[in-house]
Amino acid sequence: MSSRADAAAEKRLKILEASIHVFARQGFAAGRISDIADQAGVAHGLVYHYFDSKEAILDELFSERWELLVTMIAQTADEDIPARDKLALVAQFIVDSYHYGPDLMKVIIVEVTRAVNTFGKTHLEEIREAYDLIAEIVRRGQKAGELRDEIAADYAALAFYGATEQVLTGWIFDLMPSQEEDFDRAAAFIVETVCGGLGMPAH
Amino acid sequence: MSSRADAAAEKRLKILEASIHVFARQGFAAGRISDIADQAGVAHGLVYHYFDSKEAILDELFSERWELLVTMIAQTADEDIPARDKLALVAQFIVDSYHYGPDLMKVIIVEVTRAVNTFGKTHLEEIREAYDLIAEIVRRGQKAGELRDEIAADYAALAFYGATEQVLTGWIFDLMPSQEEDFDRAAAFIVETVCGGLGMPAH
Amino acid sequence: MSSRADAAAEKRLKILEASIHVFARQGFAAGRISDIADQAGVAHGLVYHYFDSKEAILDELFSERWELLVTMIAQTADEDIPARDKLALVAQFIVDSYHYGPDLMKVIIVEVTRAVNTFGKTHLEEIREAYDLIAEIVRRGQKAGELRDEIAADYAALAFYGATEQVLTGWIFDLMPSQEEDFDRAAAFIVETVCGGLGMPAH
Amino acid sequence: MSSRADAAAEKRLKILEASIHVFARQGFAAGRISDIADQAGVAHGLVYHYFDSKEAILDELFSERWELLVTMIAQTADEDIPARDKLALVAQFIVDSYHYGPDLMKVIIVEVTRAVNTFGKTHLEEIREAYDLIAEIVRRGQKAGELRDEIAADYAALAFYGATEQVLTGWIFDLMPSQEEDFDRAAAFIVETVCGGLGMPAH
DNA sequence: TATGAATGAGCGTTCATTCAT
DNA sequence: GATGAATGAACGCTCATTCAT
Repeated sequence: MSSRADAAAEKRLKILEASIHVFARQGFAAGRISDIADQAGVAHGLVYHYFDSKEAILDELFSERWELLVTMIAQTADEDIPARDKLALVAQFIVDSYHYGPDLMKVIIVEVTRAVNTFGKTHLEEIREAYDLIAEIVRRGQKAGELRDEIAADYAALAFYGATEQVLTGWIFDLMPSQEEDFDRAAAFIVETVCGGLGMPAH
Repeated sequence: MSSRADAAAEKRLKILEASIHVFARQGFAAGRISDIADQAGVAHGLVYHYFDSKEAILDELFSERWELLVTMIAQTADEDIPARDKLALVAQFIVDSYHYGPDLMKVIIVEVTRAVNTFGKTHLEEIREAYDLIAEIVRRGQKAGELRDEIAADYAALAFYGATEQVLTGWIFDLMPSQEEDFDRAAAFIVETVCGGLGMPAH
Repeated sequence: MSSRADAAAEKRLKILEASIHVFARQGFAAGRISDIADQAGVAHGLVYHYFDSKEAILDELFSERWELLVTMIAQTADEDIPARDKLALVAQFIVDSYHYGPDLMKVIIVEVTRAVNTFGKTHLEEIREAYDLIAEIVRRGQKAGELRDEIAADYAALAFYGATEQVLTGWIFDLMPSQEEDFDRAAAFIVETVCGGLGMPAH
Repeated sequence: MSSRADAAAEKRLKILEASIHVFARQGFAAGRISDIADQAGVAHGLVYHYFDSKEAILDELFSERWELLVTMIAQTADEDIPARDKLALVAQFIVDSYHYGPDLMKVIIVEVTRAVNTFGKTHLEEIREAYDLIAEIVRRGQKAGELRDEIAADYAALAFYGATEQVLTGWIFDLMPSQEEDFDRAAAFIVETVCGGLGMPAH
């Protein structure tokens, strides 16, 4: 009984994976449903059995992953560690997300996070939530006296997230080397760059 | 004699301005040539009298503006002022660019700078040039002992540019307030955030 | 099982037949895809399900038919009959082709065989093959002493084919009557005209 | 006074010559008015000062030349020489026409004489006139006992003209060599081929 | 579930022609 | 006469989506 259900779920997953690949390589606009179906090894009609539309696939791709990020940031924010360590964990999480699944992160960044006229608009609340949680980390760090409060927390959050995403963009555009060692150093660099400035200057 | 040439050049400009408006509001993909023509008050055929294709319009829009940025960064890099001031000038220039022409900057950021599968690829070298020049500013600052050299200059440049662009994105997405005062503070915040970390920590 | 495949193949044929009709009546350039679709009773999108482009339809129309002609000439060339009879068979085949499917032959002659700047160029090798085979028939006839060898075989082939095609053109242009009896006499006239000259003059 | 008129006439001629070149190389459909204007070294608007339309140019190109041919055939028909010599003169005239102006003859053959759906239809009467005159030559030859009358004169005319035009087509398609010597032999071959058959067989 | 034939809205682009200067 | 900016009809092609089987 469940073998059929399993087989079905498997196909659904295959379509999702194929979509990641196709959207990463061709972009959402140029990626055809038939490309996805080919890549997944199914008839293109079947895609519509599992998803309502091409957009719905991207929606699911984004939301599923982004929720992980939001959850992770929320949990990290609540931990009892210095703000700087929290940001380091967030940066590392994002870098790792790219490291272990560059195509999906590419799709999320290129097709959603920055697509103000299309999907960004749809997922604005989810995106905002992540920014807000990062700002919350900053705010708590400021309240705890760990971070300077001259800088508005929301600007700081934007800067932190922007710096991180731009490093990923550097890899995506192949403007920056992306060897193992680069993934290892990246998060540290980002935090060092941003937090050095956010951290209280020693006298 | 020149009245006809002037009138022609004027129409060309109108088309360019209409394109900025249309691409900013609808995005490049959804922005129709007929929308541009309507907005410019000309027949759609005229668009093809002045431009080879829809892509060529975006290309020109981007390149013309980006060249200004690159030139500005190059000149700034050569000035005899502290690295931190140089970065402040660059950030301010970008913020001002958005302030005085948000639609064009929106188009550049959303449709080119981050569009790895489409126009970003085409303009990669121009984009890289800007990053390289920023990295050069950082490198000179490090050599002069103004900036810490624990952080690789190219990462720092990426972080700086990313932070700046993300603030613009915040405005574009309407996630951040964009009153006069916000434009005034933004560049200072960005530099304060990023350079605090790059600057030598005081003992 | 095959009912669906059959229905599909049937539609494909309908499109092909509609194309013959449309191209014959309006010409290739003026024949619209939508005309073909209308004529075939399908949506115009379906045409692109079966064919890559408007050109591809004409290509298939031509090649399929022309191959029959080439095969026929080749077989005839190898038969053990007088050269004059071979040419008579070829002329008759061409005349019959027109008789039983004037639209397709019209398309082939008007849009391909004589279209040096467009399709003729594409199908030059196929066209040349037919001429060469006719020349081969002449050459063998000359070698066998059946035909005079004062006339170069390739000129003779060209003249023979040209005379034949021109008769078809006369019908196409409605410059010549095309009743049943005319189809019956045509091939004989052509061969009589051309071969009288090629045949050894009696002393 | 007439210098201005001369200059104007000169431009008109340049446009006509440019049209021959452009239509020969690109075909009528693909040959743009702007190509013609460029080639002639004038603004494309000027073309419409001298001609009503693109079609009108081709019309004039064809009619002017074709009239020469018709006049020549008519005169030849009336001469007091054997029918075979008349046909030889006609064939030679056509071959020479190509020899000394291949582009114009290419345009006439490819774009008019064989274009049943477009210009051929327009110039049908002119075309028919030429065929009729050739048929008249044959008819007189038959009446004079010089040519066999088993073959209907109109078929013979078509065959003769078709054979001749096909040789030109062979040159146009570059299927046949077109050196000086080939032009010298061609007409003789054609007449030898066709008239051998039309001429009374020797006993 | 699964297939792929069928649909049709939608848009970029071309280019002959016009006409103000 | 001459220019070339301006117009707009026209059409090939793409592809997301539907649905009969």
